[in-house]
Amino acid sequence: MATHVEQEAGPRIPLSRRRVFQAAVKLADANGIEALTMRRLAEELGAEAMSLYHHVANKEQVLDGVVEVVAGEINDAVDRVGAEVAKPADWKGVVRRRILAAREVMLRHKWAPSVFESRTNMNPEVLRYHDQLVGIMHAGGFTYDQIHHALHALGSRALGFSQEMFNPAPGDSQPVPDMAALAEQIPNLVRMLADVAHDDPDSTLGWCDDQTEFEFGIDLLLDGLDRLRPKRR
Amino acid sequence: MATHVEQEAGPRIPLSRRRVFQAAVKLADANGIEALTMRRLAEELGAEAMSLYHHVANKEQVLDGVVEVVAGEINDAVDRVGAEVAKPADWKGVVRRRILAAREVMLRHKWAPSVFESRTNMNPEVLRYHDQLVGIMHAGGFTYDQIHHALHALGSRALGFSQEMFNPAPGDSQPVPDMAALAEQIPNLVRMLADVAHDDPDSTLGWCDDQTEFEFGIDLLLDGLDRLRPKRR
DNA sequence: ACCTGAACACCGTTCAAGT
DNA sequence: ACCTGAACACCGTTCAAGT
Repeated sequence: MATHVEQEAGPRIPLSRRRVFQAAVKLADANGIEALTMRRLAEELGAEAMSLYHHVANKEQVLDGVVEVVAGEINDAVDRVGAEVAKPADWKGVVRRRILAAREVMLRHKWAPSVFESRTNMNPEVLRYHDQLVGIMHAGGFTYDQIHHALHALGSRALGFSQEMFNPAPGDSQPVPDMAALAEQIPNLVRMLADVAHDDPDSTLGWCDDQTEFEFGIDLLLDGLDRLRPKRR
Repeated sequence: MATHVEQEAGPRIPLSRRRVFQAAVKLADANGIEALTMRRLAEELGAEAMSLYHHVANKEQVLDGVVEVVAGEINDAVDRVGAEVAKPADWKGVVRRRILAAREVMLRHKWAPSVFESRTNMNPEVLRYHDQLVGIMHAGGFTYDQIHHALHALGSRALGFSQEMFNPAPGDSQPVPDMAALAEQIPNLVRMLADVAHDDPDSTLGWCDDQTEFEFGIDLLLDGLDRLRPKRR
């Protein structure tokens, strides 16, 4: 299960900020974000924990770097989607495809959303992503004021993720709920879930942030925004 | 600056889960969530860290309890708003007022959103809040299936908060950006912010999750949902 | 210039012992 | 039954020293 990369025989590659950040992403991918400690990160790189401090000031900068790497992947992915808005009405399709492309990157780094949300400073790659979003919406005919509101309204969904309020962690087994007692305390939720389960037998009580729900959410927002868009007549 | 409550002369009140949770909220309110450690929490209660483990299994349970206390306050606040839907079309106003009431509670506990999002298990008080939301929307004429989608789409906004992607922390001073260099790399964002600043000179580069943006976001969602609502004819 | 060993000040948590 | 002191296994980080 260990992801420790065995030291190759050849001359050892010197550390660098970039190598530190990439190793951090790899470590989080393999063992989860809680495994990303300075000591384990150094081990992964075949160095001592204290050596990292020659390349980053502290752990916060490692997390900043991790966001930069992932946001960089997102920018690569959306670059492949493109940003051309042939006619204003096309804005929505372009934005939608880009957001879903960003989401695919996020799904490869399931720990990333919590790290993105923990950052309080601006990240150049994240800014670049939003800059293009602004450009696309402006080509769609929105005023900058509307775009500003739109970015707030989309929030993290613009980057392809939405923190779910009920999201049982992969590992922890919830105690099996006593349905009779639940029905008394949260009758409406129980009715709703019974109904949803009836329509879709595969869905579970611990409902997940699945693709359908994510798309429903962005469409609700994008459609709502489209209605506000000043249309040339 | 210390919030340590001096020991009263009288007989000391025994610890209890409830007292532990309430002290935890008080500690986070006063000194931020990073100050909430088992050792400092015990100190606040005039006990040793290890005494806490007679009432909670671990720190995770303390955080669960903290969410329960805050969600309890939210439930008290929305109870004062009420839940009556006189006619179906009223659903939106009722939900809107309840969400804004929840938001007021959250603003009193600015550290709370991150704790809410860190919980992976269901919390009885949070469930009770959502249960009533389901009831109100059903009275508004929505199908349970639609309500299910709606809860996903609202996400944390239902509870009165939205994690902002750009949210400079109160303490950390961002380096002053070099406007000329920025204009080259993120021209659209720079234009947008110049425009927004022109319309509203009080707004700053580090834009905050202010009331206007929050209301814009929920109205976009609630209006969008209202359009999907099956209307009796 | 780049790396490291030992140490420091903190965590959450366990354990055996106190009343 | 309830609380505690000492200890353990971890953190992030500092410092003085090595090459």
